[in-house]
Amino acid sequence: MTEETKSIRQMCDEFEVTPRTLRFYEAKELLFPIREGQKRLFTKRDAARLKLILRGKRFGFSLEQIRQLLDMYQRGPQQLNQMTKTYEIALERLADMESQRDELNEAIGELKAQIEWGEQQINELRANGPDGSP
Amino acid sequence: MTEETKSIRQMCDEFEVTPRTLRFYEAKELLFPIREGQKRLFTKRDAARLKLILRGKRFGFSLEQIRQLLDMYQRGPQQLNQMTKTYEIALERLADMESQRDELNEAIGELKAQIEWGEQQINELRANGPDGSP
DNA sequence: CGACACGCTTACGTCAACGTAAAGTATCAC
DNA sequence: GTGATACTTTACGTTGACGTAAGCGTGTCG
Repeated sequence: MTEETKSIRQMCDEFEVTPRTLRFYEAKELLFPIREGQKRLFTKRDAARLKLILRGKRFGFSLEQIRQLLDMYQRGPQQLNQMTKTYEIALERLADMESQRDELNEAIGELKAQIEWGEQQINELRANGPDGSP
Repeated sequence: MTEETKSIRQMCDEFEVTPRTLRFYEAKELLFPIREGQKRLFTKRDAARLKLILRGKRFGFSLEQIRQLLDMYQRGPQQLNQMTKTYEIALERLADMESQRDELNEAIGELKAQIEWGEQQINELRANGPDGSP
């Protein structure tokens, strides 16, 4: 029967992370597995959060930033104050991301040029003979 | 007279780095300032390298990777092997950066949606009265 | 019964890229 | 000569995101 929860090992296999990582994320309050005795049981909610965490990491967010973003998703309409604050964080982050993207695009362009130069050099070396004779 | 070398302070001011950073880069063999007694004198070559280092950092290269890339520039046409290897590193890095950019764009879209949702929530909260009455 | 697999906690180790503090030297201004 | 300034070296500290090892509990297979 398809249980509603997963063991730590199942999670690790599914998301390609180590147990240490999952425990670490729990300690950092990114995940909240329930306990059956000692053992952790990860719910679908945990799985969903982990997915977002891993994506966030690929974007270059710190775990702390990710935690804040996750709060935005999860915390129902409770504190207008909290929410507005979090909203602002998200806006800032968005600006960061956009400028980061622009920089990245610029960098990609430069790197491409650089690589082409490298190709030139390599080709010239090849043309002049691999023995190094001019 | 325009000297050919710069003091560590001049370099720091020009590139907005700390002395510690320059000494660190020297220790890592990224820079090779000459010595006048105790003091470091940075040549134009050092300045050029530092510029490339800082750009490399923006690209997300590690210092070690940057060192290898710098070798590509500097080590005249000597080792085709080395060069080809470095070239491959750059290509990989480019692929990384491009996929990162794509993911980033996707994430930006999602985050925007999320933010709009947040605005909705906030507005509803405001409409229902800031005193928390439904 | 013993061995092994799986999980847990506690806690020290690691790596990159510097920061920071302590202590010494050399030069210039007064 | 005495600060003040600018530079040096040596060496330990920091941060983030885990790795890794030690030691213990529980279950289960043969």
